[in-house]
Amino acid sequence: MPQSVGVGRLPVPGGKSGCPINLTVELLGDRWSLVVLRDVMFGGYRHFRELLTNSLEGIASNILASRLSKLVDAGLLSRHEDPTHRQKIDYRLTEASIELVPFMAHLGAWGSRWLPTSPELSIRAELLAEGGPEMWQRFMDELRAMHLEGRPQPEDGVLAELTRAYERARTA
Amino acid sequence: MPQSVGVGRLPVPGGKSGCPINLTVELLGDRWSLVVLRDVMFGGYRHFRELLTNSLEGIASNILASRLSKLVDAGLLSRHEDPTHRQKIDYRLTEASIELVPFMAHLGAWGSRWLPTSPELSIRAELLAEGGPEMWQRFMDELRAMHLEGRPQPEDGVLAELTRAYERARTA
DNA sequence: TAAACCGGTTGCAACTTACAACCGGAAGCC
DNA sequence: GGCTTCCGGTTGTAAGTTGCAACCGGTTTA
Repeated sequence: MPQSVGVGRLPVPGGKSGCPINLTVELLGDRWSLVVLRDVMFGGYRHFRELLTNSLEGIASNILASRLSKLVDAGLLSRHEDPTHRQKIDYRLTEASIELVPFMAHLGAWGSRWLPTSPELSIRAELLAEGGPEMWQRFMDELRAMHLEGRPQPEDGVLAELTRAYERARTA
Repeated sequence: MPQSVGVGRLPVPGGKSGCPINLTVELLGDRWSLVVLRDVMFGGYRHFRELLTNSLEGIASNILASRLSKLVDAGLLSRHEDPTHRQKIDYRLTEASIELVPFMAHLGAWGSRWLPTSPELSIRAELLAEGGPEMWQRFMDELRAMHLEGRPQPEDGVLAELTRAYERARTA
């Protein structure tokens, strides 16, 4: 067990004020933290190189490294050894970051509604928004199975559905 | 009419990718934008000095000025003359920023759950989270009346309820 | 007519971001 | 064995952003 999360609170430094919005912004309010979490959550990427080379926005390697270690320190990602390669590190979501799913859904829904998004990249956000809290719960349970219990991604799950919709739109 | 929002999309520069999460992060993912919107939305502050001197986190005046003009340019705030003082500027929410309410609710709920928040500052977030989508809609309608139509704050509304709960906790 | 208030601006130091090149160790392949 | 590729990063450097404090000209108030 790499970190004790899921029970108490996250080990973050106390900020400028104890306001929940302010503290969350202090933790996640930068150019890359949420984008990295998005790629782990929706892209299924768990390794450094995977995140680096599949980054749509072209994150730099030093920024990725600093964000990963910050997110690990904060308890939003956990580091695990990968049995296939001694140097490979498996970054997994924690209960705290899995519970960001409804937040990500709203973020995506608002962005799709108000910002000049590209159609193929909006599809997952729109499906997730339409699915509502019931779908978010299913997705969170799926992420718990994959990231907390180490199970493989189910073929008939929410993630597979979102990915298929994205692939369909991308190749069209 | 200072800006045409509520119908189309926001006039923001195209970003590194058309992903809705990325574009939203590019727009709001910094240390202060959401905190300023929070103060306008929940604090009821609409003037520069008011936002500056009541800022819990102590925002600097140059940062506040740059954020306000960025939010106005992006269509998340609108500028209005104040009849009581020729130099006074009334910053109001737009339809786009009012629709951030569910997002703010999740943000606050997540922060209250996972971060070391102070009790009196968490109360509004917790009430808003408990209230659910029905309360968010009522709050958004209230904000529309106040910020889009210029009506006074209702005494029996969501905002008054949240503010009373906060004052009660603060003085306790 | 002096004091307080209005939305900012300016100058400067410290910190953060972005880009590109590079690193030592581990695995795969012949 | 020995070459190549892959692994998670680090380093150097330039450009941009943030934070702080002092200050500004115009407006309203007492």
